[in-house]
Amino acid sequence: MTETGSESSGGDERGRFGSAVAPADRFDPQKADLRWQRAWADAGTFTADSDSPKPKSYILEMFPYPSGRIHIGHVRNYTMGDVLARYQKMRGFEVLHPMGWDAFGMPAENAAMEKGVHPGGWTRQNIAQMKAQLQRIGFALDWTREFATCDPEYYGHEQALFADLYEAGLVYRKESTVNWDPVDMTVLANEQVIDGRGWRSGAEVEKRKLNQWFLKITDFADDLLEGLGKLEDWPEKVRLMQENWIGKSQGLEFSFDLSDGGKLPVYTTRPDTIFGASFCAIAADHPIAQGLAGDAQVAAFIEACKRGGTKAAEVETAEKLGYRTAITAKHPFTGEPLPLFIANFVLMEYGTGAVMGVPGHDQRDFEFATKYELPIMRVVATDPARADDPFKGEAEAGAQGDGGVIVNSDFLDGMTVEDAKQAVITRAESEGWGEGRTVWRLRDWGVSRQRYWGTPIPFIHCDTCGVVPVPKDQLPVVLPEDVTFDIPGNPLERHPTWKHVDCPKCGSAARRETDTLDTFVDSSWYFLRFASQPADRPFDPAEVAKWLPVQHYIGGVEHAILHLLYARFWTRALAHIGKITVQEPFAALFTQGMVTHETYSRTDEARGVPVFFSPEEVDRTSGGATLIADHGVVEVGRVIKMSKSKKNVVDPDAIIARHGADAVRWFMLSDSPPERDLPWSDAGIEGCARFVQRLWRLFNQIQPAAIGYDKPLARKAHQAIVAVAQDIEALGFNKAVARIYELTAAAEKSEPSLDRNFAIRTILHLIAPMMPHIAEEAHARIGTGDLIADELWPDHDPAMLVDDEVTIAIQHMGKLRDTVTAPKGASKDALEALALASANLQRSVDGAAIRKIIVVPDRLVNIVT
RNA sequence: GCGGGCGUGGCGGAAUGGUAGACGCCGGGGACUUAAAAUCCCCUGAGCUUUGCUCGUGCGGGUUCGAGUCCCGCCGCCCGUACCA
Repeated sequence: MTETGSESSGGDERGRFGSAVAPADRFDPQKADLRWQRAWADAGTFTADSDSPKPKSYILEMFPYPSGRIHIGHVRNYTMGDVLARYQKMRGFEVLHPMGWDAFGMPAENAAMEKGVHPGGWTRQNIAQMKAQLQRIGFALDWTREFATCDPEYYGHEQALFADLYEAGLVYRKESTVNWDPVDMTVLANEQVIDGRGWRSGAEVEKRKLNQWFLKITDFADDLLEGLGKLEDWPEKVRLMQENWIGKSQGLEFSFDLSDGGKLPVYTTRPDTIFGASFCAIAADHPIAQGLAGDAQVAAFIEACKRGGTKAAEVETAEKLGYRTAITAKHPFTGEPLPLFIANFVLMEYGTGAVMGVPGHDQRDFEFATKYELPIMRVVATDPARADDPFKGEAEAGAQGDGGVIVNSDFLDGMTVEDAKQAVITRAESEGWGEGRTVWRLRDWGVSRQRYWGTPIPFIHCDTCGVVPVPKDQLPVVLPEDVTFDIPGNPLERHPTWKHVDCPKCGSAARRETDTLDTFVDSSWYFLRFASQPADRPFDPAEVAKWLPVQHYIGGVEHAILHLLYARFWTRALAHIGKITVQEPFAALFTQGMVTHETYSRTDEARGVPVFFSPEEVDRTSGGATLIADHGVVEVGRVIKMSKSKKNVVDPDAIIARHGADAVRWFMLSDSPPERDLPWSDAGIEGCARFVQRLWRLFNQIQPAAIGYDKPLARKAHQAIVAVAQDIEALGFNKAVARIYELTAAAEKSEPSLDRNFAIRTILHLIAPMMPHIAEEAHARIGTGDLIADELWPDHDPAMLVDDEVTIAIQHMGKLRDTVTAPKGASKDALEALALASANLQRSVDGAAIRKIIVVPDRLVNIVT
C-alpha cells in the first residue's frame, strides 16, 4: 500500500523554470502560452536528433497547402499528431515531428489573376502567416527541418528524381485527354469545370488530346495491391478503396470477326455471359471509329462524344448514346451477327476500348439495349427452372455468391458463374481465338500540368534529338520570376526567353518543356526530405532508413486514394532504382474527420438565393438565431464542412486570443471520435476553457503536508495512467479526455491525502501531451522544476488496476431485473445463488420452471424460463 | 454511375455479442453573493397504473438465453471518382 503514496513531497522545490512563475488564482494563457513556447524553442525541446541512441518515432501530419490562414481543420489534424508526438517523447522515443508546406498549386495562380500578385510572393506571405499561427498553438514541431515544395532546393531534387525515373524507364509520354476551354484557349482542371462549362468563360468544355508525361504506376499495380495486405495499421476502408481503385480483374480477351473483314478485340470480366451478348460497342476514339469518321454522321457523333468534361462521375451519369455502324461482329459460338455501335460510355483507357454488350447482366448495357431496342437475353438465373423469367426493369448481375446458374448457353448450361468463366476461357484458348487476361482499372499517372506554379519538368525538346533530359548539373530548372497572369493560359508557354534553350546533346536551338509536374509529385516524397536534407542529394538513404517508415501518418480521408497511392508508388519506385530501402512509407495511417459548423442564412427575396452570415454576425445566446446587426431572425442550416462560401468558418486566431491554445487543443480532442466530423460550437470551447481553469485550481491544491491514504482514488489514478495511454495509442482521444474528466472529478471530491497529491500529479502528466502550456505552468510550481515536455509518462502499479468488487446484472430472459454487488472472481454457483435470491427476479420469474441459467463471470446472470 | 463510410437522448458521443446513454455541452432546480460573474451541489431518453413496469440505438426482417454490436433487404447523409489539395 505504501507504493501508492510514493510520490515525492516536492512542494518547495524550484527548478530551472520554477522561479519564473508566480502563483495566481487564474491561469492566464495569453502570458503562459508564449512563455512556454519560447522555453521549448530556446531549449530545442522538439529538435529531432538522428544520432540519439533512443528508439525513433516519426510522427507526421499531411503538410498543409498555404492557402492563407490556418483553418480549424488544420488545428484538429495537427493537434492529434502533436499529442502523439509529445506522448511518444514521454515514452522515451526520439521523435521526429516536422512541418513544411505543399506550396505549389492552382490557388496561387488564381490569386495572381485576381489580385495581380506574384504566386511566389503570395505563397511566401501565406507561409509566414500560417507558421506564426501554428507556433501560437504550441505544436511540438521541429522547425529546423521546415521547407516548402516551391523552394528551388526542393523541386530541383525532385527534377533529379524524375530524371532518374525516366532513365529507369518509368517515365514516358503519350496522348491523353484534357478539358479544353475553347474560349479561353486553355486547359481546365476538373475543378474548373462546372456543369460542363469553363468557370471563367462559361463556354461549353470539350475533350481534347494532348501529348503528356506519364509515370508507370501500373508496373507496380500488383505490388501496390499486395502491399495493402501488410498494412495492418491502416484503416480497413482505405485499404479497400485502394484495392478497388487498383481494380485487378481476371477476364477474357478475344476478338470478334467483323463483317468488313477486320477483327475487334474486346475484353470482358464476364465471359460466362457470352451467350447473352446482343451487341458490341467501341469508344469514340477507338481506331475503328476513327476510321469511319469519313462519314459525316459518324464524325458528328464522335464530335458529340467530345462534349463535356473528363470527370468520371459526369461521363458515367451522362445519357447513354450510341451510333449504329453498318458493321456487324460474328459471335464466336453462335455465329450470330451482332450490331457494332460507337458508344459514349465505352472508355478507350480500360481494356481494349471495346466491349461485348450483355444487357441482361450489366446495368449500363441494359439501359443501352432498352434505348436502342436490342434483345435482352437471360443467361444467368437463380434456378435452371427460371431460365425464361423476365427482367424487372434492370439488369441482374448474377455475380458469384448469389448462387446463380448459367442458362440458355449451350455447353455452359447448369454451371456456376465461376465454372462457366473458366470453361469459356479454356475453350477460347484451346481454339485459339482468345485468352485469359488480367486487367487493371488503375491507369498510369499523368503528371503533366499546363500551369506555371509547379515544378518544371526537366526536359528539352530538340527537333534533331527528340526529348532530352536536362543534364543533372544544370538542375534545378528554375521558374522564371517575370511572368504575368493577365491572360489565360500557361505563362511559361508565352514567356519571351525562358523556353528557348540549346539542346544539351547537339547544341542546336531547342525548346524547354513548359509543362509542370502535378503537385501530387511534390507530396509523394516530402516525408523523405524531412528525414534528412543534404544539399547535394534529395535525401541521405542512411538517415531515411533510421526514421522511415512514418509511425503515424494523419490526414483527411479525402486523400485515401490518390495522394496515399502515389506516395506508396513513388517510394517503391525509388526503392526499385536503389535510392532507398523502404517500400512502404507509412506504417500506420489515420484519417481524421472534418470540423463542421451550422450555417446562418436568409433568402434574398429579389434573387431567390440564400445569403449567408458568419458566426460572428449571429447571436445564438437566446436559443434562436438572430442577426446582431438588425435583430432579425436568421435560418439555422445544416451542420456542414466549413467553407468560405457558406461563411460558416471560425478563425482559430480569434479563439486562441480569447481562450488560449490549450482550450482549443482540448476542444479538438474532446467529444467527437477523431475519425468522425467535429461540429464546432461556442458553448463547447467555453466548456473547455472552464475546464482549463478547473484544472488550474486543482493543481494548486497539492498539499505538501498531506498525510494518509485514499486507496479508491489511487486505484482510479493508476487505472487512468493505463487507460489514457491505451486510448492515446489507439488515437481514441475523446475517450482519453472522458477518463481525465472522471479522474479530475474524483480528485476534486476527495479529502487531502498522499494519494490525492499523487492523483493530482498524475492528471498533470496525463494532460501534458494535450494541454502542454498549463501543464508546464503548473509543473513549474508543483513538479520537478524541469520541463514537463522532457518528463516520462508516469508508471503504474499493476496490483492497483483491479477492483475487488464488481456489479453483477441479473436478467430474466435477457431483461434486466436487478443488480447486485459481488466480490471479483466469485464462482458461478455463488453468482447463481445471488441471482436467485433477488426479490425482483423472483417476482419476474413468478414461479415458472427454470430451463437454463447463463452465468458470465463478473458480469451477469441470465435466468431462462 | 461506380467505390467507400456513417446513422444511438435536445446536441457531441460511450458501450471485448452481456446493466444502452460513460464523459462533455445545453437545460432545470438549489447554495454562495447586496447583485452579477465565477464556483459548488442535485436533476435531466420517452411513457406509465412509479417498491416497479413498458418502450427505445435510421427503417423492415433474421440468428441468439441475450443484438447498438452479427446476417439479409431498404432509406438518408457524407467522402472519393484520376487536372482541387
